[in-house]
Amino acid sequence: MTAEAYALLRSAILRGEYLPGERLVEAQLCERLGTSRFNVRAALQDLAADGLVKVERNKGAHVRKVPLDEAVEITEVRMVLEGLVAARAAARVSDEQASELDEIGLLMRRAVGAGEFRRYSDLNERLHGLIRHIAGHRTADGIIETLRGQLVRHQFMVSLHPGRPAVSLPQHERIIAAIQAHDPAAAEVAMREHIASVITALREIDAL
Amino acid sequence: MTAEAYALLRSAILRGEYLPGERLVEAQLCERLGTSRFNVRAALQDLAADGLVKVERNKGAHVRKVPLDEAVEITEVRMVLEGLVAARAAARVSDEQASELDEIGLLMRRAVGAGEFRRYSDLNERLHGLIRHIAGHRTADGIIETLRGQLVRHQFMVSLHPGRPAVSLPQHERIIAAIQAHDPAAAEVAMREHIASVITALREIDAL
DNA sequence: GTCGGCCAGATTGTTGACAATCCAGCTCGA
DNA sequence: TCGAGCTGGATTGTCAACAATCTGGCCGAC
Repeated sequence: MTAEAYALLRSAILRGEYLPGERLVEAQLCERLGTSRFNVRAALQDLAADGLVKVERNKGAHVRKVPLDEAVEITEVRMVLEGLVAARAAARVSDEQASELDEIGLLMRRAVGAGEFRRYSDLNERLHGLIRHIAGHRTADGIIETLRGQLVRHQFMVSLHPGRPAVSLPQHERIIAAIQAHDPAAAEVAMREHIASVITALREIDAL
Repeated sequence: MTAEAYALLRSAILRGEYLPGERLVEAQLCERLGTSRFNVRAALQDLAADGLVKVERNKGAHVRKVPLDEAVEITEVRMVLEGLVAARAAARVSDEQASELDEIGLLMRRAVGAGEFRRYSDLNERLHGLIRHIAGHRTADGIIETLRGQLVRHQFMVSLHPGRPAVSLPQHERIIAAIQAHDPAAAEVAMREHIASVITALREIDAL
């Protein structure tokens, strides 16, 4: 029951039904989630550990607001972690996985060509997920997943940034090529360059 | 009160009063910590988020056991994160901080020369802490701190490994030099090499 | 003898009530 | 008018009792 409350509340926050800074009142959540305060509190505790909400003693919980500075920090951490993961994926990739990467690359080029940005964004997520799966680095994977949760809003803005695919598509292609070539160093560099450009995009979007 | 219980229990685990795998029974902890089950449970929840304790539903909590594979993964993550932090420290270090680094380097050489390994180990911690302070990267810092907690036992073994100072002292000197030279790339490389050698040491110790 | 099922004690999960705290709006005096 | 202090309602913090679940040992059938 408490895991259920956690999952419900988490997805509600991630899909934006509660805005950053919004207060999360336990009694209201009890009704919303159809459960007791005990479970609600446990869920809030867990979400605080994920960095999605902040609880202040005697003052309750609210959705955590991630300022630009911190979004950049988080993405810097993601940059080095995904670099590590990409390098390890290059060292471990199987032939079957290599062709799966090829397929995603192909679909990405098609999606960008057809202007299907939503589809491209999904493929982006799928590519990064597959690379993490190939790497099989559970520690890095868990941290990356946690950090991604904290950035849903910002990520969303980046993926809708006009001209973004033109920058990121060739980067994705380089990452795929390096992994297929079993070249860890090249894969790490390509991944880091890719995510470094996300940081640039974050800053540009915020300046608007 | 709950924060107090958390702090007490955390330090008890870190100083090895509870061994990996040992069961943590709520009622016993209530006596040990002089508080109610409510607070004990909250503390266990928080420690689980830190990765120090694992709680299984209806089966209670025990001190988490970190196998070698995972210790290596954790140290790999630390390698790239501390690399990031070292690079940033090189970009931001002030003159005053640079001379503080110098002082630590000097004390380290003295400690190794005098065979004071415990003192060297403390200085090691102080050096890494100062570099993180100079970098001012709160996101990376928090993650590194969490990971360090999970490895206390392994770290301890590494620092007592004979011949370890002979390997790590010159590495520390290179890190200090690169930061003082305001050379982020060199600082990152030096830090990564240093922590890569910790991974080697971890594996050697486990093979005994 | 041993294997499966079952029982009792131990342990954790959950609840509802109560205590402590915070906060917004009000009162009142200067 | 303005600010200090107060008060009542809303919200969170804590507890102790009860329910659910697990664990290890016992018993009987084979």
